[in-house]
This record gives sequence, C-alpha cells and structure tokens, in this order.
Amino acid sequence: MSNSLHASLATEIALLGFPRKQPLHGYEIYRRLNETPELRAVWRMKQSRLYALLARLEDDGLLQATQEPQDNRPPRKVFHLTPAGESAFNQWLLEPVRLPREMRLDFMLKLYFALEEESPVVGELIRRQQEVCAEWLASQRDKDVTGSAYLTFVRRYRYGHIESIQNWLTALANELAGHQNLYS
Amino acid sequence: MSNSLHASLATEIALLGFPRKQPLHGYEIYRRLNETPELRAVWRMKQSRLYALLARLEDDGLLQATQEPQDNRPPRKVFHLTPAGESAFNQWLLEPVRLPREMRLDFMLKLYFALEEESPVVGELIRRQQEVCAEWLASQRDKDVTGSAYLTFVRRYRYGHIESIQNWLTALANELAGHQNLYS
DNA sequence: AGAATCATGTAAGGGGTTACATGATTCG
DNA sequence: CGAATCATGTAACCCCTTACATGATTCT
Repeated sequence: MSNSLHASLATEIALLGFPRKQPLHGYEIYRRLNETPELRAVWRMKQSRLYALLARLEDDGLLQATQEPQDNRPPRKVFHLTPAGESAFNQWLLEPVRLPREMRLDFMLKLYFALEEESPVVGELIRRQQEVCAEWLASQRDKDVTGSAYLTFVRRYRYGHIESIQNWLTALANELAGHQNLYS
Repeated sequence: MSNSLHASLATEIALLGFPRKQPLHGYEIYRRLNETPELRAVWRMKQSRLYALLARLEDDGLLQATQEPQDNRPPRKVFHLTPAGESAFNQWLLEPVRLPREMRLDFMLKLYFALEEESPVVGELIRRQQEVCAEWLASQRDKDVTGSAYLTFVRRYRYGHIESIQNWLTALANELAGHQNLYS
C-alpha cells in the first residue's frame, strides 16, 4: 500500500464484488466480467485495464494478493479482500450516486451486486437513491425560474431526466417487493 | 498545424462558435464562457484548460492566431477561423449526438449555438436528433427480450431515458415553431 | 497446423485536472 | 494598500486506451 491513497472515482470499487465471497485470481475475474451477460451489458473492460485496476486496489490496501504457483503456467495472483476492502465495498454498495449521469454505470453496478446480497440490501439501496433523487428534483425547482428560453429548455431537460429515473426506481421497488426469483 | 491530427472527442469544436462571427482573443473567449449564464449552466472550464484547447484547435488547423501587441500588457493572441474551422463548426452544429449521455453537454452546446444562427438551423438540428433518437428506441426494442430480471431493469432504464429525451425534443420543436424571441 | 485458452502484464500516447507563474493596472 | 482584472500560459500528476509481449496447452 502506497501512502498517497488514490482518491479514485470509485467505480472500480465494484471489482471488489467478485472476490468478496471467495478469493479469486485476476483472470477469473476477467472471465466473469466478460461472460456474465448482465455485466457485459453495463461494463466492458479490456484485460490490461482490469489488471491495472486490480493492482491499484491492491496498492490502496483494499485487496491483498497471494501467489499460487502452477505447473507449466504463470503463477496465479489470488486476490482476497482486506478488512478495509470489505468495509469499502459494503459502504459503496449502499451509497447512492450523487449525479444523474452516474445512474447508467455506477448505480447499475451497485444494483447488480446488491441483488446478490441478503434481501434488505437492494431495498435499502433503492430507498436511499430515491431520497437523493427527490433532492435533485427539489434543487431543480429551487433554481431561479427567470432566464432566457435556452435556460428553460436546459432545466426542463434535466427535470425530465430526473423524473424518468424516479419512475424507474419506483417501478423497481414495487417489483422487488413482490418477488424473490430475481434471476429466473 | 501538426500532421497527426487529434481525433478529439469533438466537444471542443464548440469553442469555434465564439470566434466565428468576429476574431477574438483567448481571454475574451474565457470571459464569454464564464459570464454567459446559459453557458455556465452547461459548460465550466478553467482558464488554463481553455488555453490548452485553443492551442489544440490551432494545432489542428481549425483556428489561426495573429499576435496583437498592446502597451503594458501581454500581447493578445487573436484567433480567427480557418476555412477548415468554419466547415468543421458548421458540420458539428448540425450533427446529432450518437449516445444519450451526450445530450447533457454536447447537444446543449449545439443547441446554444444553433439558436444564434439563421432560423432553419435549430429546426434542422432538432429534426436530425429526433431521427437518431428514434433509432435508439428501435435498437432497444430489437434487443433480446429474454434474460434475467436484472437485464430487464437495465433495458427499462435506458428505454425510459430515451423516451424522456424524445418528449423533450418534441416539446422543444413545438415551442420553437411558434416563437422567434428566444432570448426574451 | 493454426487458433483459442490460460495467466500475467508493460509501453506508448493522449487527455484532463490542479496548481502555479508573471507583471502591470485599476478598483474599493 | 490589497484585491480583482487583464492576458497569457507551464509543470506535474493521474487516468484511460490501444497495442504489444510471453509461452505453454488444448481444441478444431
């Protein structure tokens, strides 16, 4: 672990979701990322990029690696979460995104891993995101309504985007309240 | 102009919108960016970044600079569009964005400068963007509807976002059809 | 025999962010 | 007298993308 921590835009924390149940080596994480249709639909990454991110997470003390030698193959670097990694992941998982544009990737990743957790987790994530979403709408409303036609257009665009997020979250919450078989 | 052109994500082409009516020096462009409420609402930039972008546009042959000496001040670098710059800007202005997430910044910049042009321009931009938007919806519909609940959620999120863009574009087109006084 | 799989990376290049440099003038 | 304005940038740092490197094994 270097002493200057990477403040990181934090999307990469999602990678901790893979080795959190059992330790995994980099290549295995790569395969899961690329072979899980759910993940491929939202997050694509080149192999070299994945290795770079894993190295950074290790450098930040969230992952720890142990070498596992093999016959006739390069040795595997098996990653497991440190206590710091575990708590960073758990915090990330329930932390709503702070900007609408982060819904597309960051929130979808949270949702993916939250669905793998025990039942209260997804519900809590959605509830918190709904709160933040309501704040977005409120702060749009608070804005000076005067201004040029152009500013009105921009405001209306943002308002519409937030509303569509809100509706989606509501539908999501309703559906999850009824069902358990989420991967049917 | 260097011979290896910057392929550039092209948002910076928007900067050509400033010196396209009369030549301007960098500091003047900086002031307009930061003092126009319309622009501040969508695009914020540090001074050093602006100068770097202007240098790149010059390097790409879209701007040309002439020194204008002053008394007791550093000389101004006055930028004017080259023919290549003019055609790049005009093409950019009518070119719809290719991804929903580019609406927020890129499209809003196109809209801003399109509203400064002669009347057919905005209408044409919106029309073209509506076409692309319809393609987005169609390609969402074409996608395999089978898959996990998670994939259904993701698809619905995207669909909702595109619909909200579509509705906004429609309202915009209607409003612009009726009025001229856009900066009332 | 050639391609894909396994399993790691490094190197080069580009872009963005933040902080800092300079030095006169005008405003409060 | 200190702060903001005018008018340029440079330097250091980090991040991301793309291409390339290695070398054995198993599949077609």
